[in-house]
Amino acid sequence: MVHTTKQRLLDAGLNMLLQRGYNDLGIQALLAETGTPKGSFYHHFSSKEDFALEVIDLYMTQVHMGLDAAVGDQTLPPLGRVRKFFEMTRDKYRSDGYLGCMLGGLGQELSGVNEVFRSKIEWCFSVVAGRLAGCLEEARLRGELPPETDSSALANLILNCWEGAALRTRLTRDPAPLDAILDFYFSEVTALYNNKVAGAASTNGMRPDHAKGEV
Amino acid sequence: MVHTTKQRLLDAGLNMLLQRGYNDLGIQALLAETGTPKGSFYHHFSSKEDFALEVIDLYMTQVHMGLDAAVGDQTLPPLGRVRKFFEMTRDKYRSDGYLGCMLGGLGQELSGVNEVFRSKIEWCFSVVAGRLAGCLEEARLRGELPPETDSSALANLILNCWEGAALRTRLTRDPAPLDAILDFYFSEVTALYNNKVAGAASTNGMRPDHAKGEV
DNA sequence: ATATCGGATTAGACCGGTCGGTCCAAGGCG
DNA sequence: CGCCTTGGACCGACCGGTCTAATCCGATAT
Repeated sequence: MVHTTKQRLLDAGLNMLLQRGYNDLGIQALLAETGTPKGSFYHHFSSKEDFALEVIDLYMTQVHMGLDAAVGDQTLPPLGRVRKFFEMTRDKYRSDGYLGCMLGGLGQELSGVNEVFRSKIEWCFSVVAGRLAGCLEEARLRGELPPETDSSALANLILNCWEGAALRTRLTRDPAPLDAILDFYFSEVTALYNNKVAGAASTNGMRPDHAKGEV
Repeated sequence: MVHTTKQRLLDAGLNMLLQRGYNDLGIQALLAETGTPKGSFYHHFSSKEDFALEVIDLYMTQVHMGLDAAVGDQTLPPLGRVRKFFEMTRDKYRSDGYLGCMLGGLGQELSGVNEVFRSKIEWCFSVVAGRLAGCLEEARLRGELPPETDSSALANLILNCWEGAALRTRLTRDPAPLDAILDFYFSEVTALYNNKVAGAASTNGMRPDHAKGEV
């Protein structure tokens, strides 16, 4: 088969880049791990950087599969699909030993110095946020989110918070920060929104519209 | 003076570790940047790792100065002090060129592989969260936060979200993700809480207590 | 005021090891 | 046969770290 060796390298890269990051991962270690001679590596990839970029592509196809399964689940209300996506992601983290998100890891490590990785990883995040925003927009139109909600901004907000929780999870090897985020956004805040909607008629204004002054 | 050279190395390390991370920062580059011979470096530090750990200590003293200025500001209500801390941090990020948080960067890069850094950085986060939790607890006792609030959990939640926003800021070189977090937590959510408190008598239960089932 | 002494610091040549990458000959297989 | 792929020796550069001689500089003695 043409791509067994290449696939084997990419699969190993997925795990090794997640654990060790980019600069700490030597080509030799990757070759030893997979039992591949160096000639094969440089036959399939033009450089270490090219390799890592392809690993990111592979990572993203998996993320998209997760999004397909969650965002496309018509049996759930829109907000439920978003929550499902993050729960699936949390379960994936568990199977990796709670090492967090590879995009977050590589983004932190490389984006201060390497423009190619910086823009690619930022693009990945914006794509994911875009798909989540679609779900949120559907929720908004159904009246399950305040009508003035900026779906795209909210999707990015949640995704960013998730990445922060993923970092903390990597530091503690514990899923608690992930669950805290899920609980907060999809239980507490949602309840507060519902509360607001329910009591809307009995209060003065409508929108929180960035209540100024007091914190 | 005894510590001019050492201080110069640590100061440069603060910037260079933030930008390049740990593994991409060579000793030689640090020495060239500061005009220091190698003998001096290894006179003051036992290894590169020791050096980086001392840089983290330096970073933390700066963070504590920020906390002192914000958390200790008695002219502000407790929640205002927390917000002030993050605003000050955001301003510091700006002066660094929006490269995010060094602890987040090193944490992501190293915690998959190096136990010393992993535990040290996690400890740093827990310390910061602890000081913020003190402020939140004061707010709770004053009735500015729901009485059932877990101050420590909330402090960690906000801090984690902040770190996620800092990553995104590093990726985009833009402060917008930071401002989004501040707006959300200290304007929107606060408004929702106030809304709830105001309308509490007119609704059924009290606590959102993790409303199950629906998202 | 000056000489001298001794630990702290500087200076940089040097080390073995590993890095990412090159090259080409030897398989494997249609 | 011809071509994609493997195998691995080999390369210069650079890595973190060691070592020793030179130098600085305040304390002390005279």
